[in-house]
Amino acid sequence: MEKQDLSEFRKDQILQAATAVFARLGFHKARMDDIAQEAGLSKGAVYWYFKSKDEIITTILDRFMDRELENIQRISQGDGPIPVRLMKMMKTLAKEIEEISDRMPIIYEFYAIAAREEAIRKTIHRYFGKYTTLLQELIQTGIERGELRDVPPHEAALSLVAQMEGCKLIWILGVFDHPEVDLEKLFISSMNFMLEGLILEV
Amino acid sequence: MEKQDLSEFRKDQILQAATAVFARLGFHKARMDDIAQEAGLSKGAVYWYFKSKDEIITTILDRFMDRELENIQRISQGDGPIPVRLMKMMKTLAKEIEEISDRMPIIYEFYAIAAREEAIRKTIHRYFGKYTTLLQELIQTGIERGELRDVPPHEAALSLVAQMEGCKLIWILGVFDHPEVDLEKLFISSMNFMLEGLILEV
Amino acid sequence: MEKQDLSEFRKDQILQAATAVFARLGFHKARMDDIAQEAGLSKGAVYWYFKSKDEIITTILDRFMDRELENIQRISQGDGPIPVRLMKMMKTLAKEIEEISDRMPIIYEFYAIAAREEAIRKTIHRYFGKYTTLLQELIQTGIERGELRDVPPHEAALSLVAQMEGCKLIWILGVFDHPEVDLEKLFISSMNFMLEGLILEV
Amino acid sequence: MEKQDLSEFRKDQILQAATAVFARLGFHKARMDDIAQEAGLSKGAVYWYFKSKDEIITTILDRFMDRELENIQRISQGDGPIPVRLMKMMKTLAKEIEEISDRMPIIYEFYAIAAREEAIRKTIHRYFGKYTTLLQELIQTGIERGELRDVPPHEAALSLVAQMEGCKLIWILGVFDHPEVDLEKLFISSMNFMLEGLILEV
DNA sequence: AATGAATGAGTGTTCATTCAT
DNA sequence: GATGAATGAACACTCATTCAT
Repeated sequence: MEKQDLSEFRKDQILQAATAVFARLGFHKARMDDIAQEAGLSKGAVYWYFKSKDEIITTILDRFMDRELENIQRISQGDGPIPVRLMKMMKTLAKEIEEISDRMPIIYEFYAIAAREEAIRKTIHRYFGKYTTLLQELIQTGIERGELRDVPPHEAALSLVAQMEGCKLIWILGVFDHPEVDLEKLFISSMNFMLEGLILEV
Repeated sequence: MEKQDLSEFRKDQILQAATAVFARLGFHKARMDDIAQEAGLSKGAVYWYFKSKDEIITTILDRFMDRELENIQRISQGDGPIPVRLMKMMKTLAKEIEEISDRMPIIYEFYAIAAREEAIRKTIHRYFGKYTTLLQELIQTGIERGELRDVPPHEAALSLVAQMEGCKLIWILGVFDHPEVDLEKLFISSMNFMLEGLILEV
Repeated sequence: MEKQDLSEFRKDQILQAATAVFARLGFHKARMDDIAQEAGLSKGAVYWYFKSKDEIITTILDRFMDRELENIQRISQGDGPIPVRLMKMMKTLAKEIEEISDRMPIIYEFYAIAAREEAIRKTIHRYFGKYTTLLQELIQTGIERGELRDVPPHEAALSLVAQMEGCKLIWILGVFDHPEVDLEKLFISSMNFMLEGLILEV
Repeated sequence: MEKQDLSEFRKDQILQAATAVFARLGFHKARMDDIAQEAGLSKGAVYWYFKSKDEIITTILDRFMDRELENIQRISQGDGPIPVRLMKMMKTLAKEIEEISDRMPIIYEFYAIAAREEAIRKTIHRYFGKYTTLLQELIQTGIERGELRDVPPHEAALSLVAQMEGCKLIWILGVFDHPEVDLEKLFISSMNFMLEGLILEV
């Protein structure tokens, strides 16, 4: 393996191990020793590739957010009517999130830290910003195409982002005790309500 | 002051101080000394009233959730049409949340811990459970009164809870850079979308 | 009750409680709270009668040693032949020690501290000094009466003291696993050996 | 130095330092910092080799007892008449004990703890058990050879153990104020009395 | 590159002691 | 006399980080 490749390989190895340990123990209780052990490396090796525990955490967040954005970008492509595309997005997203469900809880550690850590906050803002912009464009298109009502696109996008974040939250917390409710159903029904409204049409 | 009263007073004093310190520094970085100092007491006094840092954290969550539930219960009372009442709820809730905005970030610490701590998780589940039930009843009523479409009440309630949690989340994270968007607007517009739908009526 | 009497009563009450707690937990692990609780008093009350934990410890040792010396003095009285009186002493002593067996282990805490604490050491020296003197006198008498060989009385006394202390030690430590061996037997057989010697008389 | 060797070397280094500190200050007053400093290491290094203060204490006792037993075993070898060999033992033992006199007081800390700590008690029992057995065998041999009276060997062994423990105790406590009395004299004269008896032969 | 021994600052918790009531 | 709330010094132990090899 090339030098560069090995370095990248090791970093991934460590990041993956760290993510697993963080998910299991939380940022604070997870020791560098735990991470090293999980990665099958020595503590010194971990420090060879990352300056500090914080750098590992920051890097995990960065990569996580990058991946999420790529996912959304990818699955928001398409050419059907906007409402249909939004519904499709929900389905795909749900599947992808469910696949990494065991690593999801650490996202709330990031949110918790965000209030105090500029770097973390920046990354999160960037993520939500792009996320919102993307949805806003979809909505704008939908309005222009006459597929959606003439709503303020930014507000609508924010509401959609909020809706999805909320769904993820209560799903991860395992809030609902109806086992038949999985994340996809939650996403779908939520999007349905958003699209069609609850109020009786007169 | 009576013995009992003093004890309650001190506990409140400590809890309030701890909440402030936790919001500022996070659970981990907050030292018992910080809490004691913020409360104007000695560390020993803090330990006279609470067995451990964990007990303080747990108690804060318990009381916080109790208060939130009381709030929601209170402001969900009323007798206008359900959609109107829901909109009113949003306004009142937004105001109340904005008042305690500085203490809100710690809620994500709780969510982060919930994955690992049974006790924390239980409290959070109880909170969301009651919250959902309450909204579900409102929706049920709305349907019966012919004010809302005939949607599955539980699913609708979950979506509403998710919507509101999501709004709180992105608001606390300071996600949107449009300063004119406050929590109330976010709540209101989200509820509007939920109620009326995005899709063009044919 | 008279003022003076109450004070003495309380002191005894505390000392007794402290002794029990110390025997159970050791000097260090025993907290003033434990002592107070065992005495059925408040911590403040304990401090009303004793300046400090150390004073309690010191006082316990003082009284313990006084009592032991009184015992020995009393049971060394008599008028039979010295060997007989020594054997009788062993029996009585054994009985008395067995009665307070649960409180005996703390004596080794005292011995352990003695190396570092002048006050404790003094008390212990005084105790052993009187103890030795008393035995020395008995032995002297025995020699003069022609009941014992013409041995150096001081050395013999020291050996007897050592013998008895050693018996107490291995008995308290529960060293021997022959359950039929109680302290009395140990004392008796030891004294027998001392008196008659192991070596075959030619 | 090999890895294994360094580890053993460090452990010895720490144990030796700890023993010195414990002898000076007692188990409780001795801080881990003191031990680290005495060993010329950092506190972290001490914890690298020992899990806890307790483990250090336990290990010290184990090694101490092992060494004592080896000593006794070694010096009980020989082929003269048993009484002579016993006297020789006393002399050698006295010399060896006097060499480590500064570390002896901690033995009473162990005895004090033994009442409460299973592990400590076990080690002490094992020590006294082997000690007694060894003496018992000597005595048995002595009886068979016609060098000692026909006494119950186990009882006699216990008495001898008690005698020696008692001598050590009063010597360590510095009980006697006759400076000409050293441990050897005490051992010798005690053994003499045991062997020859105090009572006048008729 | 990688190891793991070594460092030492940091902190939750305990508890003897004090003191207002 | 007695209470128990309050104090604060003390300490065992942890763990991120460093560095010699």
